[in-house]
Amino acid sequence: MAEQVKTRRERYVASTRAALLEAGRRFFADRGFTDVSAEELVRAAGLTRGALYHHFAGKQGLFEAVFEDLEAEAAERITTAMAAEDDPWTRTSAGIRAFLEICSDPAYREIVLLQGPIALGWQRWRELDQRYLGTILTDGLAALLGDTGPHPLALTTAAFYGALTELALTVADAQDPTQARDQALHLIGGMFAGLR
Amino acid sequence: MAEQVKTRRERYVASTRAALLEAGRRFFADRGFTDVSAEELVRAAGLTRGALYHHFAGKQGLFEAVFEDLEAEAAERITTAMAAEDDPWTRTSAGIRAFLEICSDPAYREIVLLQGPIALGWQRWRELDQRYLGTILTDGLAALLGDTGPHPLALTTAAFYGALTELALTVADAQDPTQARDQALHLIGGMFAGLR
DNA sequence: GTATAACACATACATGGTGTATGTGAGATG
DNA sequence: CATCTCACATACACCATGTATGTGTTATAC
Repeated sequence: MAEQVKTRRERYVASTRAALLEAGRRFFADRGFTDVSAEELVRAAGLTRGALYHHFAGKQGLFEAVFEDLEAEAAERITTAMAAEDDPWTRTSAGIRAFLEICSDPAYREIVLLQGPIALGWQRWRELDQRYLGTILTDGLAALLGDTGPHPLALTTAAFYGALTELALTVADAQDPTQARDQALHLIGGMFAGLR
Repeated sequence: MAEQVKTRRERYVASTRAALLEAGRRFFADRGFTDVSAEELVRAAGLTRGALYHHFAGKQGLFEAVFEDLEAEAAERITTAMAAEDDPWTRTSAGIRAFLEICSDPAYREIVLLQGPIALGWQRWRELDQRYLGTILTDGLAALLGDTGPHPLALTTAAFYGALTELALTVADAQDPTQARDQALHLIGGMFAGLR
C-alpha cells in the first residue's frame, strides 16, 4: 500500500474533492447535466468555481469523474457476481442480473445511462462505457456462444448490448422491479436460445 | 388539395423557413447540436437570429422541426415497405430492413438517433420517437408474437427496440452495410425464434 | 394610386453561464 | 519565526441565448 500518513492539508483537499463529487452526483442525478449550473453546484458544496476548476476540468470534468466512479463500482459488482458461478450460462445470468440490479440504482441509471451521452457525447461515452463494462459483455458472449457461432460476434454483441440497456431502463421503471428482472432474464434466455 | 395560390410574400416566407430547415439539418448532422451556435447557423442561411425566433422556438425549436421531418419520412418509408407484404414475418422483416436502411442515412442517424436525446432530452425524444415509430414496432411485435406470448409484451418490445437501434448504428458503421443488414436481419430472426 | 396596416425579419440589449488570469491566506518547510 | 507553496477564492472577459423593439416590404382599403 502507499503512504497513509496524511498531512492536515491533504485531508482538507480530499474532503473538498469528495464534497464536489458528492454534490455532482446528487445534482446531476436529480436535475440533469445541462439544467444544473456549475455555480449552484459548488455553492451547495460550500465552495466556489475556483475549487471546481482546480480539481476537475470544469463541470464536464466533474461529471466524468462522477461517471467513472459509478462505472468502476458497477464493473466491480458485476465481476464479483460472475466470479461466484462456474457454469457458463449461470455465470452470464448472474452478470446480467447484477447489471439489471445496478440499473435500478437511480444514480447509476440517471448519470451513466441517461445523462452520460448528453454530457459527454456519444463518442466519449462509448469509450468509457466500453472500458468499464464492454469487455465483460464481449467476453461473456464469446464464452457463451463461441466466436465461431452462426452470427458475427460484433453484431450479436451490439444486439444484446442494446437489448440489455433498454431492458434495464424498463425494469427500473416497473412497479415490481424484482419480478421484472426475472422476466427480463427469462426473455434474454429465450433470445440466446434462438442463436444456437 | 388546399389552396396553392401563393402570394409573393408567402413564397418568401416559405423559402426562408426552408433555408432554416436545410441549414439546421446540415449543421446539426455535421457538427452536433451543442457545438453549433444559432448565430453561425442562421448566418450560413443568409439570415439572422430574428428569423429563427420568428419561425421556431429558438435553436431547439428548429432542431425539433428538423427531427420531426426526418421521423415522418422514416415512418412513411417503413409503412410503405411493410404494406407491400402479406405474411406476418415477411412483413416485419421488410419493416426492419427499411429501418436499417434508413439508419444508414447519415442525417437520420446523426440527428434522430444520436443528437436527438442530447438536444431534446430523453423524455421529449421518447415522446416524439414513440409517436412516429413506436406504434409501428409495437403493432408489428404484437402481430408477430401474439400478445399472449410467454413474455410480457412491454419487455419484449423494449428488448427488440434496443437491439434494433444498436444494430442499426453498428450496421451503419460497417464496411459493407448491405451485407451487415442481411446479417442483422438473420440475427433478429434468430432472437425471435427463441421466444416462441 | 396613395395611405395605412400587417407582418416577416433585423437590430439592440439584457442576462447568465463558462473559462481563465490573478490574488490571498492557511498550512508546510527549514 | 520567516518564507514558500498551493488550494481555493475573486475578478474579468467572452459567448450564447432570449426578448424587446425597430424597419422595410408587401398586402389591403378607398
